[in-house]
Amino acid sequence: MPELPEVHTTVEGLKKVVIGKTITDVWSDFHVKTAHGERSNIKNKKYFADFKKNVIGAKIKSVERLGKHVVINLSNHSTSSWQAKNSIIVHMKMTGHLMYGASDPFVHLIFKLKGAGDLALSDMRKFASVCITETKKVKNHPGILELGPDPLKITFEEFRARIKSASWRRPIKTALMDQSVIAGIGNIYSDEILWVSAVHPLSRAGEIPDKILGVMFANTKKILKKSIRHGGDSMSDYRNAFGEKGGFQNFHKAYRKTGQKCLKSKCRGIIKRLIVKGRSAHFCPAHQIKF
DNA sequence: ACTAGCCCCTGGGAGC
DNA sequence: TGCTCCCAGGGGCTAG
Repeated sequence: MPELPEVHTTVEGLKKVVIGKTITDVWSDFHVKTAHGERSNIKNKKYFADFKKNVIGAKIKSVERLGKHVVINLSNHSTSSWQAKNSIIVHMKMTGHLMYGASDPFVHLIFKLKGAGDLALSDMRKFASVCITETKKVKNHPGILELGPDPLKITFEEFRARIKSASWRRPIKTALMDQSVIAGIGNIYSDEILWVSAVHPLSRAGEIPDKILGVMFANTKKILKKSIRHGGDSMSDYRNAFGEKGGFQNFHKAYRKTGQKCLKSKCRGIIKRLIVKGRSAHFCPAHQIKF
């Protein structure tokens, strides 16, 4: 599922091929029921009609990542210059991925680009959300306004303060996955970070010693960067901007390894699974310490 | 201030 | 082979 490394990989790929391209048409069959609070996206027919109007004729100026969101900044032609105006905000949720010049049976949104390939959104389970807003309002957009800082840019002091201030008693896995604490970590990376750091997912965030938090901080950056180097994680449906799989699924130590022997050297544990805040947590009860 | 539980969705795996 | 049932989960929401 697209978390920080996957969204990063997608954005870096898109940067190479879509910047400067003009959108000539948009197609979508993404008109399904929308969950509560998700009505303001292209799954709503009326919203899509407005979206289409705003997007056709615009030029892609830049692509960036904010947490797990892909932000595509557009510019519109004015008499004097190309000016940024609107931004498309995509959250790929579970099975979504943006692809350039590639397709698969689950494409539900296509941007036709002038003199170039199509930019398509594939999403088997249709959880993705696509919105448009004025570029200057992106930072205040629901879902982005609440985002905490980026774990790749944060300092240890900030990391420590945010993890501890979230809630004294809340499970560390919950804090790591809370996008308002730190933006970009989901189920795969929280499991992997905690396994490597030897911290039990149910440890109370406020009780983890600073020394251990320091280890977690270093491992967070290390693991996210390692996944980026391998093009993200394709255990599920993730594909990069060119429809290719990433490789980080080959390095999992805990995620979806329930019942398997712990891979830590000399550890004799068996990976267990439990539910934390409605998500499955995979961990080794033998070496991951509960604080 | 928090959590449990439900909702959106559908391919894939297990069991028969 | 093909049916049914269950599972995967990000995040928004409500109820407790």
